[in-house]
Formats: sequence, C-alpha cells, structure tokens
Amino acid sequence: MPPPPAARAKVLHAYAEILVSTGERSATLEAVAERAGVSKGGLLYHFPSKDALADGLLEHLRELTAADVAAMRSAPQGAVDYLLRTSADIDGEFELVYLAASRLSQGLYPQAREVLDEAQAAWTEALDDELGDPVLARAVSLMSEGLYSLATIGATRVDDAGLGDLIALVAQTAQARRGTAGTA
Amino acid sequence: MPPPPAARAKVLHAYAEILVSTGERSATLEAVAERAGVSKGGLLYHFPSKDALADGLLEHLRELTAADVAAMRSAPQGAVDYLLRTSADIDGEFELVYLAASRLSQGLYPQAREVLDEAQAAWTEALDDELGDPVLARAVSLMSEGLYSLATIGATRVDDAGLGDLIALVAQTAQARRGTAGTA
DNA sequence: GTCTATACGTGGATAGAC
DNA sequence: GTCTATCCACGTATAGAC
Repeated sequence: MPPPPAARAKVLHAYAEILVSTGERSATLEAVAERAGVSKGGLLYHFPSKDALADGLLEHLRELTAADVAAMRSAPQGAVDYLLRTSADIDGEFELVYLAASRLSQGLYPQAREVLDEAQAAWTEALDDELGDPVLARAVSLMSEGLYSLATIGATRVDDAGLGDLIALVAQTAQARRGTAGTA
Repeated sequence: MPPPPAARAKVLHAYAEILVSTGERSATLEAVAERAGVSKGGLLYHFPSKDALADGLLEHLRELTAADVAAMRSAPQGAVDYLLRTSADIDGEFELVYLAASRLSQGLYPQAREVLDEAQAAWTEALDDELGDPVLARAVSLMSEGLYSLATIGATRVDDAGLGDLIALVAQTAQARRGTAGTA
C-alpha cells in the first residue's frame, strides 16, 4: 500500500498531545483539527467519528508497543534502566501515545484498558527475564507506572540524579536477593 | 457553626465517584445532581458554578489528607505497609477523593496539582522518617502512585498476596541498606 | 481529499416559583 | 433550600461545494 496520508498521522499526534496536556475535555474535534493544521471537515474525512479517532490512536499504540518492548530488551544498560528512564521522560512518541491512551481509559473508552494491560504485561515480563525475580520486577513496573503518573500530573519531576539512585537501588537489591532466595 | 447540609456532602461524594469511574467528561452537573439525588438547580445553590464544585472537592481533600497522614504515621504495621495497602484499595473516602483530584489535575483544574503535591510530599516524608532512607522512601512512594494509577485504569489488580511480597521486599531492602550506607 | 455551512443535541448557568 | 423552565454557547456530525 502507498504511504498513508501525512494528515492522518498529524491528526493522531495532535490528538495525543492535547489529551496528555489538557485532558479529554479539551480534546474536541475543532481543537485537534486546528493543532493538526486541518479543518474539522478534513479531520472527519480521515476519522468519521470521535470513536474512530480514539480507535486510530489505540491501533497506533499497539504498533509502537511492540517496537518499544523490543528496544527495552536489547537496551545496552538493561531493561530496568531503559524503562525507568523513559518513564520519567515524556518526549518520545511512544510515551506520548501511551499516556494519551491512559487518559482515554479513564474516560469514555474503556477499550483502551486492554491495550494498556498488554503493554504493562509485556514489559513486566521483560523485567522478570532480566532480573529473575518476579516480585522485584513487579516493584520496578509499579515505579515506572508511578513515574508516568507523576510526570503527567505535572508533579515535581524526578531529576536525573534521583533516577540514577533508584536504578542503583534496584541493582543492589537484585544482587542481594540473588544471594538469598533468587537461585533456589 | 451548625452542621453543613447533608446535600453538600452528598454532592461532593457523587462528583468524586463519577470522576473516578467515568472521567471528567461524564461528570456533568446533571449527572452529579442525579447521582446525589438533587436537581441541577439544587446543586447550583450549594456550588454556584462548576469551578466552585471542583474547589469544594479540593478543599475536602486537604482536610482528608491531614487525617490520612496522621493515620499512616501511627499505623501499627508501619507507614510502608499502610501506604501500599491503602493504595491498592480504592474503597476509602480519602482514596476516592484523592483519585478524583488527580483526574481534575489532568484536565481543566491544574490547581489540583498543588494539593496532590502536598499529599505526595507529606507521605514521602513520613516514609523517610520510618525508613531513614530517602531513596527507598522515594521508591515506595512511586510504587504507591503506580498502584493508584493501575487501580483506576482498572488494570489487573495486585492481589493481597502480591502486596505482601512487595512489603516484605521493602523491609528486606531497608535492612540490607542499613548494613551498608544507611547509618553513615 | 479538504473546505464551508449548517443542523442537532447537550452542558453550564440564570430567573423565578414554591 | 430546592425545584422547573429557559437561554446561550459549544461539540459532534452531516451535506455539499471545490
């Protein structure tokens, strides 16, 4: 198939940006269209309804998730480092769309839960594979979710130094537990 | 002052419930009024505008926060246990209102951030006082935030067993770190 | 494929009766 | 203190021109 029209991608991006920055309430068709640089009618040509727009975003998230998990598994510094660092940083397209979907899941599109659960499960599994410790993997996964949550509430951001300490804490704990119950 | 009318409290409770379960978009004056068992006009007598309603909720949260932090500090099993257990459980009035406020903070009422930040800071401090370890306190605080976040997304809930493991993990880590760098 | 114009429903808020 | 009736603005969606 020929490359999909750029307008489609621009609309999805604009939609995600508005969802994350100012919430579902402000993500009106008009606001999205304006930010994407098209008209309301133009937007509705690509996405015939608001539900279709949300579906489009979720589909996009599925695509991005697979790529992100792969990147996490092959990250040089390891999965823990990769996950925690990207969670505190909302710049990437994947993080943006993930957060947008979590907004949707809290509102009128509970279908979004499914996609979010899949992502959550995929990277908890990757963490477990690296750490060999399901409980610690779960703990790291929760911290990641907490970082996402705080980042979007706009709460005081964890600076890089704080993140480094957290990552070191996990490494230290992983090692300590390998000595006691890990290899059993 | 005489006890405030029961209607006021009922309206705030209904508002919080709708915010948490179906998001800001569905939290219309009409929906809130209906759930609270009053009319739109009746609601608007107590809260003259939607902003006033949100302000009322935030004020209520401030009151509840002080009480919750006090409970956390004097909890028999300790602050870590108390915080993680209450984070996974959305039944209490405090948790409901906290989550409702976090919905508001993501949307049109960034003022909510302030109140949420205060709560966050208060219990991170309580954790640090108990653990004597700022980094670990931060880690637990993030896990708590992650639990909140997942609980409302409606993701697979951490069962009690999983929670117990997490709490044990924190206790174990705290002890291990006291041996190395904690008492320096 | 993208735009303008328009119809329709709904949400927020006011006025005034009870 | 609570209700009903009503007004206005806005958001979604359709129709049809270009």
